[in-house]
Amino acid sequence: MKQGVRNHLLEIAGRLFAERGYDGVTVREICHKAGVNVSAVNYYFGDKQNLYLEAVRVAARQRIEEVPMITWSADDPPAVKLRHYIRNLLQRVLLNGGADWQAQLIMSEVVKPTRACRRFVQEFVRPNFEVLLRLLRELVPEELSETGLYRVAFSIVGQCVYYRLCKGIVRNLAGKKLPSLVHLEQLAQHITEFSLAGIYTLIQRARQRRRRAQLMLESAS
Amino acid sequence: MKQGVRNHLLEIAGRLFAERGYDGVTVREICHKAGVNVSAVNYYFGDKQNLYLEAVRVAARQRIEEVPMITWSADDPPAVKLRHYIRNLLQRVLLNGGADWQAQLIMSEVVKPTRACRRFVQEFVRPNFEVLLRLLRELVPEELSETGLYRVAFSIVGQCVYYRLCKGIVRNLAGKKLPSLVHLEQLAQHITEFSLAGIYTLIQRARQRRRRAQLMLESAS
DNA sequence: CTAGAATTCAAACAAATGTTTGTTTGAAAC
DNA sequence: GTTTCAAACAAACATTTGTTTGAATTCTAG
Repeated sequence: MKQGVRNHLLEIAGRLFAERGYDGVTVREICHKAGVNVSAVNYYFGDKQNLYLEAVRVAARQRIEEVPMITWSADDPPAVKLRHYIRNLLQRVLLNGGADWQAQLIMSEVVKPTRACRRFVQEFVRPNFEVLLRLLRELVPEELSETGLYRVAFSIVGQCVYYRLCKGIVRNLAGKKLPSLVHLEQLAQHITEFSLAGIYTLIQRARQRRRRAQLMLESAS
Repeated sequence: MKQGVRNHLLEIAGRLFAERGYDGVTVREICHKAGVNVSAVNYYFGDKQNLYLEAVRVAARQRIEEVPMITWSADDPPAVKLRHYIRNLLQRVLLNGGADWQAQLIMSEVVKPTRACRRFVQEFVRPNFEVLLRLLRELVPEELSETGLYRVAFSIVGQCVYYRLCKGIVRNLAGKKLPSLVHLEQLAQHITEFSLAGIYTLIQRARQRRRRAQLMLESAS
């Protein structure tokens, strides 16, 4: 049971794939860096494709294990739930204890899905998104259209994943301010406040529209 | 002056590079699809690397030409300027008349910069970001820290680029709602309202904090 | 201790890939 | 009419790359 090599291979391959993409890495380099023979890839994974797929799987699994989905008590106010959700998402995408490649690899698949693991990634992302939708529905009782709700959800997710997806640009633009900028708690706090404010005004707008429409209707009848 | 071949090569190569990345495309395929001889790449561009770099350059230039930086009159209220800025950014990233590959190619470079055109991309992104910063400073007179300002800026940009970067996921999650979701004007309107609300509450928070701090100071002295 | 399974290894293979070469073509310049 | 030159092409070159093979080595269970 020397699965040590298999795991080591997954780790090294994951790092490299995350850094340079599937085609940017050769089996030879992976094996060399892992200190094993080239044929180890074939022995343990069959071929390169499968090694890649397995690496993504491992990355996702570890990411979920390390930052499990939040479980809130039913009587938490929705606003609190939202803060938890946002911090959770931020943790998953940008707080990675030494294993930066995991989030990176998953994100690469989200941005440009490989045929090999398209379905897998969707099954990884969709549940999280639906939790967010249900949560927002609590915050926004029926005043907002379904489309509006989705836009809000995407606004929130967009703010969070930006720091990961555009890490390079963020680092460059932020300069010395970077460390304080990406401080997890503060960032979560900012995005939550920012988004809650947006949500509340959207509710108000929707209420106004509805009231106005009702007035029109009444005056017409 | 048969620069037709050169341009055609750039167009085809750009499409393919955007779709499958630098290493995912071979010179042979590019030339085959362009209907020219393999050595044309060497003849016109020296090597593959340079062809790629040139393709990115062209993409950026065309993108800028097609959607030039907004010029607003100095006495426009900042909130209006912000809406213009957001619509402009959205147009650049997701409204591309038949040339989807241009925005795609640039975004790939933003997300995972190639050594070849790292500096170039920064010079493409930074000016836009600085326009946004100046604009936000008008909206948020000194109550907000520099770090806070950057966070707001990233929140806005994040919301916009999300629809491009995670296009695949958005399409999948949105389902039939996609067309109405990514309607340019409505989307710009949403992000503007959403962000303005966030900004206003942040200002209030900052004001409250400052007032409280001042009170503490006065009562202490 | 030992037979058999599991693992590792060096070498080799065929296909693919970026690049180069030598030549041809067709029209412009002299 | 001769020379010049950019443009295009087929063929070939030297590597690289994913994969396979078959023997050597290590492990493990009886």
